[in-house]
Amino acid sequence: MNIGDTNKDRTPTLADVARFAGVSTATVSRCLNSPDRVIEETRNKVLKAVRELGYAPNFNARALAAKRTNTIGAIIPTMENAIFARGLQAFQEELGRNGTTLLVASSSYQTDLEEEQIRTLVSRGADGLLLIGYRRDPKVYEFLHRQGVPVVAAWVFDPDADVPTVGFDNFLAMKMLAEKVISLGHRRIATITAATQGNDRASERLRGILAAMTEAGIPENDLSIIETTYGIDEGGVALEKLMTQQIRPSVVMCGNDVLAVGAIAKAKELGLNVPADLSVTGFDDIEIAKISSPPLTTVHVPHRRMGKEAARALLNMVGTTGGRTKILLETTLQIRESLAQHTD
Amino acid sequence: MNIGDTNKDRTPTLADVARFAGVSTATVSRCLNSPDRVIEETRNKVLKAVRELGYAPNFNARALAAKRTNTIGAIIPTMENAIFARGLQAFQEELGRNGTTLLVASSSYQTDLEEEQIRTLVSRGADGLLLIGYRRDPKVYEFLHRQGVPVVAAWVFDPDADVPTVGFDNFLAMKMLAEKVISLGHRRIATITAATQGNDRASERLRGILAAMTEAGIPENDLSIIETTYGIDEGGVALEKLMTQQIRPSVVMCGNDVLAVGAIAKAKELGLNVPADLSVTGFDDIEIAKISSPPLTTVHVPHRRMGKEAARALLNMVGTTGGRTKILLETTLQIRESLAQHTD
DNA sequence: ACAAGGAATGTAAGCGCTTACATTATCTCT
DNA sequence: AGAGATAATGTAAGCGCTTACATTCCTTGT
Repeated sequence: MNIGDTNKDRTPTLADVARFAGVSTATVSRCLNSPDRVIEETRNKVLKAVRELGYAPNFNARALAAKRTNTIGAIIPTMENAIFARGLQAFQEELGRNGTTLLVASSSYQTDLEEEQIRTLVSRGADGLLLIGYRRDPKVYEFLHRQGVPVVAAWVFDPDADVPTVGFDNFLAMKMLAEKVISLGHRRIATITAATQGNDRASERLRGILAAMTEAGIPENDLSIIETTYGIDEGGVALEKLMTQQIRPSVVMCGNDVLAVGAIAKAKELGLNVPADLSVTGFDDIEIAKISSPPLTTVHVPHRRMGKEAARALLNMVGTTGGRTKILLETTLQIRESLAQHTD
Repeated sequence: MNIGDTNKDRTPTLADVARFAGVSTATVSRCLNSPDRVIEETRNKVLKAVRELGYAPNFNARALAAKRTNTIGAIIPTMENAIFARGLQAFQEELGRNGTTLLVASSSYQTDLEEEQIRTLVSRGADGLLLIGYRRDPKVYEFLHRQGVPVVAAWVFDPDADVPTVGFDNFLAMKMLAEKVISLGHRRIATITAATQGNDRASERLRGILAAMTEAGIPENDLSIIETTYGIDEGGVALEKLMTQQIRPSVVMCGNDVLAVGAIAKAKELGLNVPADLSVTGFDDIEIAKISSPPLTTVHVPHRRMGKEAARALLNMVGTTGGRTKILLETTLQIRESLAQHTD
């Protein structure tokens, strides 16, 4: 297999197409990338050759030569549930409209894994990166900056951040919900949250609850906190733990809808009536919030808009130095039946 | 910016590392790819240079030179719901164990988009591809074969397929469920399914229902069929349509759990008692099946095992010609409360 | 009819890496 | 101690593409 394989069976290259069409490789390249810089007759000849040979350009070679991939990477904490799905979908759609491809990786909420993914995406030549949340090792941003890869942090809003953020105020959003909860007479509050370590969304939300409590004169220590990984089952397990404590909460505020739905399911399993015996709240307002029974009181996040704005911001930054876009989106309380007045 | 920029500011390359460490580029490359082929002293020198310079290899250049990316692509119909999440997670984990990266794309259940994604993934240099379902334009498989990219079709089992399949018998699984349904006295059956056009999983499942009906002496025409896209809301809309028909079904068999959960929610909204007034079944047994109220009777699919086996099959095939693995996994009936005896 | 200018195409130098092959250093055995 | 084998490293030829620059071809104006 050395002499006979002049041309046979190998997947066709740009050069093959050029030879077949009787033009130079430069012309073929131009046909594919800026068709208007080539006269129609030639173009047809080339396109015919492309078809005939079943030619497919080698992306890696192209990226190497052009130093641009038209690809943007996104690293989300998880694909296992729908929290990021809608936002990412919108993100992708907006990129698509600009001829840019999306590369997704998921970090399983692990900092080190995320850093690895960042390196991977960068070395794959991503023209830009979407990250969830802002707080992370400054070295990460340094690295990205050195590599000249623009970043947008989404799902958070931070006017002081070094990179553009597109998101909402997690602290305020949760605080508003907590105020509502407290105004309904609840005093024994518990929360089920994702690990707050290295997760600014989670920790900001937690802060929101505490702030509302403080303002209402409820000691911060009264808040029972359970940290757990995201997941329906995990929400159930956490709730069970909460309900075996000395002082049982009258309301459980969950860090997201997935945990909340799990908590409700478990509560019912334990013979509790939601919301008569126990109120439950969520965060995000994803689809399951509506179909949960009882339907979930939660914070509505404009996922689609966030995804779209993030894409725009990123697209603007490609090839640019820096960029200071900060976009603050509004969240709204979505009151449904899982939260009720508390009466002792 | 022409004379001064000998070295400044550019992101470091292999050659920079080599120069810095005082060795050849080949040695640096070997340090990174097969460390044992290089003596420790040299290796340390090189690794130090790598660290010092903050060197990150250029993936595209590597792929171009090595003709191998250690990357496997997967194209799933949707990321919007959890149907594929668990399987894909397991797939990814197994790949990870082999130092292979996963690239995911989603086709939104559109054939043409899927074909585009296949081309993209191939031209990105994927060493192999995971596809959902087997039935598609033969040209696709021809293309893949010509490019020398191995494929595995998952979520289906087809002993006659030209490519390895790792999955279960959609027909039989649904037929068993339908038999159970019929044995409970149901005669007026309806189904909410994904578009069967170009979707072998959906059409096989539909065939399963019809086969069970025929065997039980129920005319096939009695089956009300609604095709819709996957989604909770869509399931609800479909159910509403079903319940305004002349003859109302006593059971709605849904093509998957997402549709089923949506149907249940809508049924309750319409004042129907599930399962007393209407039974509902799903398919997949994903998390929401359990927490639905009432909990969903469905077909349990061993998603994790499927993902893992698919990864193994694919890994085995990389660099090989063909491969004939066929793996049939068992599904089981997961009986819960959304399905009840029918009494007129 | 011819020069000037622009449009279309060609030439060839990389992009940053891997790897076959050549070279040099090191070890083993008699 | 020296030959021969083996290990470590170096040299340099690509991988398949893009693009600056050179060349050729066609307009257009006078």
